[in-house]
Amino acid sequence: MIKFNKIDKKWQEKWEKYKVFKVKEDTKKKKYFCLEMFPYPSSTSLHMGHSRNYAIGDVYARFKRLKGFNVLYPMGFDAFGLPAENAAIKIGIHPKEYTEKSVKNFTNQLNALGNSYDWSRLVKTCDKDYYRWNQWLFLKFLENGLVERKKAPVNWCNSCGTVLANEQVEDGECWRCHNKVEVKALEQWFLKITKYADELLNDIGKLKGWPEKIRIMQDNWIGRSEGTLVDFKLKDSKDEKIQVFTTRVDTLWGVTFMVYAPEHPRVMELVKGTKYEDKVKKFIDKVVLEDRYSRADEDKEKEGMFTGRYAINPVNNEIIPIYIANFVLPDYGTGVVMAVPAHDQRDFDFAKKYKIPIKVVITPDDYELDAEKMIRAFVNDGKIVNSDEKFNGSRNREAIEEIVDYLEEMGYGKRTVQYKLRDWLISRQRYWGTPIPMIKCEDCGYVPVNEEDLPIELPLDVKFTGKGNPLLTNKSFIKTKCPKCGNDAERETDTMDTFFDSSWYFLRYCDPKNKEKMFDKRSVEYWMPVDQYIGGAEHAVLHLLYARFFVKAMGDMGMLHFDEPFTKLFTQGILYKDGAKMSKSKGNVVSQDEMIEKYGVDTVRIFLLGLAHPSKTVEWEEKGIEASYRFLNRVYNLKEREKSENNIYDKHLISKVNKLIKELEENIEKFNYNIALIKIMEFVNYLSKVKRNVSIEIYDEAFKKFLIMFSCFAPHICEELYENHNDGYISLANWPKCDENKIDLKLEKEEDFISNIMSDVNAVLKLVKIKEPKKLKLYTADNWKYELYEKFKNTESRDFKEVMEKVLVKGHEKDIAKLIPMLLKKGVDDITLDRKTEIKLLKNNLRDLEKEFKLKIEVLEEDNGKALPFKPAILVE
RNA sequence: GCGGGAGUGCCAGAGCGGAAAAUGGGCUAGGCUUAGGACCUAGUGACUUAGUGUCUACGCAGGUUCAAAUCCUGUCUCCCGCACCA
Repeated sequence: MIKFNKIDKKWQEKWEKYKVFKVKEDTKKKKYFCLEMFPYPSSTSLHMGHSRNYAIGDVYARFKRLKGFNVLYPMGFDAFGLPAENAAIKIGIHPKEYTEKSVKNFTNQLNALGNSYDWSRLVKTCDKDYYRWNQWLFLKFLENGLVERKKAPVNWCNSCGTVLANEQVEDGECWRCHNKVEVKALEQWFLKITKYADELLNDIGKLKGWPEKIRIMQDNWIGRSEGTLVDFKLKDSKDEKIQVFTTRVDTLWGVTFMVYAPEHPRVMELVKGTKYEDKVKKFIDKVVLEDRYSRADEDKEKEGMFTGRYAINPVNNEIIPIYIANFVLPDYGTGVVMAVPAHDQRDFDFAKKYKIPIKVVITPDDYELDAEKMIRAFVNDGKIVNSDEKFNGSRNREAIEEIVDYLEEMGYGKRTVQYKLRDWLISRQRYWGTPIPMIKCEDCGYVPVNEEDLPIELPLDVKFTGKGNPLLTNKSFIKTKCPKCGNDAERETDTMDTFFDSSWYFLRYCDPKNKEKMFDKRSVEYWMPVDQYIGGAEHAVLHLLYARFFVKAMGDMGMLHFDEPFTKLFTQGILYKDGAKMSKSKGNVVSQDEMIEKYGVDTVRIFLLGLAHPSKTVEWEEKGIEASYRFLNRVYNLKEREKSENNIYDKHLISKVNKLIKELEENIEKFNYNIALIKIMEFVNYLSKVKRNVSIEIYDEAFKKFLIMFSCFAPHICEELYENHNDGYISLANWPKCDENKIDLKLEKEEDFISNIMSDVNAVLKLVKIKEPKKLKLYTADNWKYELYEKFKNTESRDFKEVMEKVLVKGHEKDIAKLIPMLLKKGVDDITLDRKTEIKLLKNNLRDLEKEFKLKIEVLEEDNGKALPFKPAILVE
């Protein structure tokens, strides 16, 4: 067995030294942008899960390169983020240092994978040359009305005096001091992604190259629903109104109470000065502050309380009590709902608990609903009852439109569209991120930094105490002048969510070193959009939605010429071990380094890609890697040409190669790498089998073509084997052309046929071993089908007749093979067949059998003076 | 609850309307080898045998078809997203 490590190194060094994968715009060539989601660098070792992901992309990039595309395949690092900052707090290492180390570590490991990245285009989001464009873009968004400042809740740890990210909250407690986390409202920066809600939703239809699943997830995430805003009057007030959102106006007459989300700003106003004030306040504290983390739990008991106030239903003037309750979301709809206990399960549960009346307004066709006896809400469709005369008796679904028309006419409400999508909160009260380029002036309010002053560099001199935002510890950073009035002012210390960084990094790859601009428009026009994006499904909504939003917003600002960033998306499956996702925190990782050292990179790549379809979740099993290793050894040994004895398999081999080209093209294109590898293995098995029976030129040609194709999967070994016979890199070779005319299906079928004969002969010989020797003969000739048919069409045996019918009608050659032993059994001794080449096989095979069964088998080659076809016979005595 | 996907041999995993079912692995037997590894050959659903003979299979139950693992309906189990969205 050969150790491949030396070969791996040799080629990785060459690729790097001669910049083999460096690309530039070339209008003469068709471009292909193949992109993997860039990683967050960490100091740990890559594990096999990572290796699999990156191998998936590399195979694709290599494939497209061989196919003649100008392939942009870059790599970079999503280098800002919380873990670096946590490390600073925990072990006292500066985030910059931590990140640099991690980047170096990841770079080495990615290189060890042999991926064909154009490293000259490396992008790191923590470089000021990168994040200055975050800031610049932020200002552009601001100019275009896409930035907004408003209050939003944050996780707050009182003892640390700091804001916590969701990841820093463990079971509702602070990750450091384990104090109960509270919720606090802070003024923060938002991007108005909701402006694009409709466009983002509609254009999902354009994403034909995306997995259905991801598209559905985005669809649900945006969550458009059409409904109606209905105005209820607030009792005991001067014309104050309460607006609710509903999709079920057909149940409007069944409303028996109303519910506010506890944290709704208006709640306190409602109870102000009443005896309910204190109780309500307490309840709000309990629900909002303590239960924030269990609020999403559906099984949670519905809790609420009466506010002492009432509302008036506009359609029937009924007076209904107003409650607050934990099941109403403050940020969906208007934060208030009209409750129809008879026809909504949540409302029903709540009404039962607090003894609120239930009023049936929709009834099923086949029985009467009795509000007293109901044990759950009736949520199906039916007939309207107990409502306005105009609508009683109508089908509820069909009546909705009319009811809305009626409400609009009467001025009680209006049609509206709601989205679940929220504006994007980009403020982070953290250090390791892009400073938001705003200045707070006492007189002028928030003022944007002047463009010329960019970048606002993140200062390195800060203290990591774990309390508050570290940026607050650098006074000289904070202190500045107002760009508007020139007075003393303070810088914003919030930094940007790192999803901001990753929402446009693919654009920077097109022109990564540009100092003047975010990117050169022509470069982006050449390379974008990304043709194939590859990454994890966990980014289905956030990253993938934000990136789409950025592209649309930038397009509207005239910066881009396309409106969707990723034409095709591939989401890879997860690698499991011991039933859990491979991850450091679970302690079930298999290190990449270790495996590469033991078997070589190509082995690792082949093994990981051959396991199953790349989109599937698979369980890691080390056993199989040995097989991949053996396989590569076999490939390696194919370079030793043996003296060719004859060339009877030339035609076959040519046919096989062409078939392989076609199969690989189809399968790699569709990411069916596992199938492609199987085809490759079959071919290798075949090649080693017929090696001695093909002419050298044909063999070399076939092997070369094979190597080029196989280099997608095993680039190092293929480079090495290619080097002996060719100039240049196999990585830059041309994918062989498939000559369909050379694919000879008949030859293929014949091969099946031969192998069948062989097993038949085996079977016969087995029989012969036990029984008395019998004299048998097998002849070959060209028109076997008809000869056989002619010979047996008049026999009495039904078996023969049936099979022969089939043969002539459907051409099942296999049946002929099946026939032979039967014929032999019946004492037939001259069967004519049409192959010449199989004789070799038969001969070889028979030698073994001869030995095995101690039989004397003779193969007669009757030459007849002519060369071929000859008429051999098997003689078993 | 909603949405998506999957259930095939000892295992992983192909096939997705026409013969037990690719390819690996594992296992069995034989060859090669000082031995081990590697490599080569054959076998591997069950029952049998003189036999290419019989039976049974693609979660379970029905249906369409000359023909179904493959299409349809119902059902069970598992995985993965989202989730009190009015």
